[in-house]
Amino acid sequence: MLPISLFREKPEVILADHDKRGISRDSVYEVIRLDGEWKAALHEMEQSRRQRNIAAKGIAAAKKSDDKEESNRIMAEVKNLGSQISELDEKAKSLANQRDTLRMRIPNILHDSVPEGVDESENTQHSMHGEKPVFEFEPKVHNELIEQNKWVELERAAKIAGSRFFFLKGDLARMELALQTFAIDFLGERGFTLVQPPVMMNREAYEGVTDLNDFETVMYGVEPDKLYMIATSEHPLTAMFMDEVIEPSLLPIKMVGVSPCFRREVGAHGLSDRGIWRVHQFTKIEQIIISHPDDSWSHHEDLLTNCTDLWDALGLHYEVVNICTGDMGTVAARKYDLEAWLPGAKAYKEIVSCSNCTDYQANRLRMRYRTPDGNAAVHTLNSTAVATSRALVAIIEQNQMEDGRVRIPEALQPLMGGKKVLDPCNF
RNA sequence: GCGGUCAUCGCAUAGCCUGGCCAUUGCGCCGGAUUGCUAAUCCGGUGGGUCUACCCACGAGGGUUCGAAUCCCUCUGAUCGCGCCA
Repeated sequence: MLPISLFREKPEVILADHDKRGISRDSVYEVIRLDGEWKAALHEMEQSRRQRNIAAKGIAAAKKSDDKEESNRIMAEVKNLGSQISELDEKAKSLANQRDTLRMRIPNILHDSVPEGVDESENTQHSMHGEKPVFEFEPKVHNELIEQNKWVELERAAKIAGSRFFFLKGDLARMELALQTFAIDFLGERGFTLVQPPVMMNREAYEGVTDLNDFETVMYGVEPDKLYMIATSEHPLTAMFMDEVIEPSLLPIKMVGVSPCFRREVGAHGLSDRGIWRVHQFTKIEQIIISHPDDSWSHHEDLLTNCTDLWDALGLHYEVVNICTGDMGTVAARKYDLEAWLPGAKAYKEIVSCSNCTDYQANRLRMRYRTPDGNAAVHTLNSTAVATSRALVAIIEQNQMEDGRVRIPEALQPLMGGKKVLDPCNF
């Protein structure tokens, strides 16, 4: 959420951002209009309250000097001031509410470096890593490989839970755990503290971290408790500091989160989404930084470096893309994606998303740090380290052998008892 | 689940019983002054708002009242005891 002061003092910044994104300016003007009306209503109410306070003091003084007449006179005078105040208060609250409901939907201000573009086809390449693997046979797509090796059970999972859920079995399940350990250790060495979060959150905290449309399309609601299953550990780890004033000496706070992630994936269909590429539940290791505003852009680069170093260590070929204005979501000010080469699918596809959300989430969550001139919003950053289901897909497609078995990346071998190749599952 | 106690926006606290002027004090932090050697002492600041005045804020939301941190109700969270489970 953008601070209301920005609408009052520099609306041109927001308007220019809307133009860059190619979205209508109307709601910005509407927020400004509602804010003006709210100010007027608030002022009116404050005047009534002031009258009441003066009267109350008069009564107190009169009672002290035992002047019954005077106190009764004032009491009669302000008898219905109370109902007037609550009316005006309700009006002001309703206006503030309308203003902020609208303001919650206004996206973050993009960083100047974000390339202009209409949709994901206009994202620009940032860098290319590793070498495209060459095969002396026709490489298979991952859903063929997992089926042939019996590493994944989609139909049995559908029977007990629904489509897009899966059982992970045998060596592939073991490699999933190795990936988790590898990523956690890797980031631990770079100063990130491991945190395991709750996997459900209440509505208020959740509204602080996500695009509001996600409540319809992404999150599972848990009834009757009015909770939501987390779509990523970014959400609980960021919201963790809701309503807090953080001592500047504690910044930056660097965490590596590990959790299952739950996504409804409403409207997602298609041949390219078969297998375990797009599923309702997967495990993700996530980097989170809560930072001083002055440092967030350098931390953003650090997060990307951590990702590229980690994925380089796994020996995979991928590219980094710079997300353009039209493809950026509501919350991030700047975003890099890592897209791994899938030789079976013959495409680069998203495996990592690395964002600087600046003060957008912090404003919603009232997460501040202490400064000499009062409290100011912190910046929040997040980046995937490894989403295991997608990492597995990239690994098995890039490391597949002619017989359908898969070489284990060297970095993971020590975590799998020295094993070098994933063997098929026996049932 | 049941019952008791509690909740003061950096942390910790007073005020509540018995409603009324200014929400107290300590620590921490920031700024300044002064003396000077790993620091001490003194002064000021340190919740929010259309920020000298004024209004709001004592977990959240309601109620009583001319007036609520204070009295009443509901909710949330913490904590202790009992129950239940491991």
